[in-house]
Amino acid sequence: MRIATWNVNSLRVRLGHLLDWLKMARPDVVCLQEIKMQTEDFPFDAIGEAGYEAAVYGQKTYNGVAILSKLPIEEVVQGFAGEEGQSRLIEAVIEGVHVISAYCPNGESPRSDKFQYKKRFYAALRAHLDGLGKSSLPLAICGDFNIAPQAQDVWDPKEAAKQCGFHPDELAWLAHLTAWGLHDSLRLVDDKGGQYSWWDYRTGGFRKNQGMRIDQVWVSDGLKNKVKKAWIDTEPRGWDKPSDHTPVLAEIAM
DNA sequence: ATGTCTTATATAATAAGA
Repeated sequence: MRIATWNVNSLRVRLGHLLDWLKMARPDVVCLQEIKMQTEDFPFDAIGEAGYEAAVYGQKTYNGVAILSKLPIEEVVQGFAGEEGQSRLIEAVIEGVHVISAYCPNGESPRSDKFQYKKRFYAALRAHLDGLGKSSLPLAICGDFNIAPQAQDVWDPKEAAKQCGFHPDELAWLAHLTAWGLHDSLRLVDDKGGQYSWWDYRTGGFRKNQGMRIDQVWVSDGLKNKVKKAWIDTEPRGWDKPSDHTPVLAEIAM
């Protein structure tokens, strides 16, 4: 199963990119974040013509997540206890694998109230996994975590540690989440640093490759030994009018 | 501090979120 995650930063604007990319990359499952539309506005027809079912949890203006799949989607659950009114999580079962698309809060700055929301969200996400069971469960949680796991995942770790995305507090929240029994799929197969999934529009970060690896595919203990490949596809970030994020993929033996 | 992009309101600029 080839599983991908992509924060598209508005599906209305990025539908063309998504359809082009689905043809090129041929993922079986795609977790989307920041679709920024209500569920009823989701382009079910275009996605269906591309060969994918869709489970969607939208919201007006902000946030919004979805799971696309070539394989049948079962047991869809929209949302969880930690969202506080924002559409940030959808889960489903596909070929016996529990798949979660998550859009974790940005946090704005360590002094912001939104930073405390991010903390609560992470604690609730861990509690949610505990509620699902033990990490022997075959599970992949994919999305924009808005935290880079390691210093090698950040172009300027010293500066980033003072802001959102690589702050020491955030690393502790992420560590607590993944202590449930999650593994960063890229790091199971590749220890190379300097690989990013997001580059800031404002600083022209992509041209300078000044980015952060804040999007990940995490797999449970139950899937750890089945990860055959994991990579970041930087190509769509170079297209005209791109999302600020690029797709991240993992190949899981079934 | 700045840079850019997206959405909403509203029909031109601004504000908010990222």
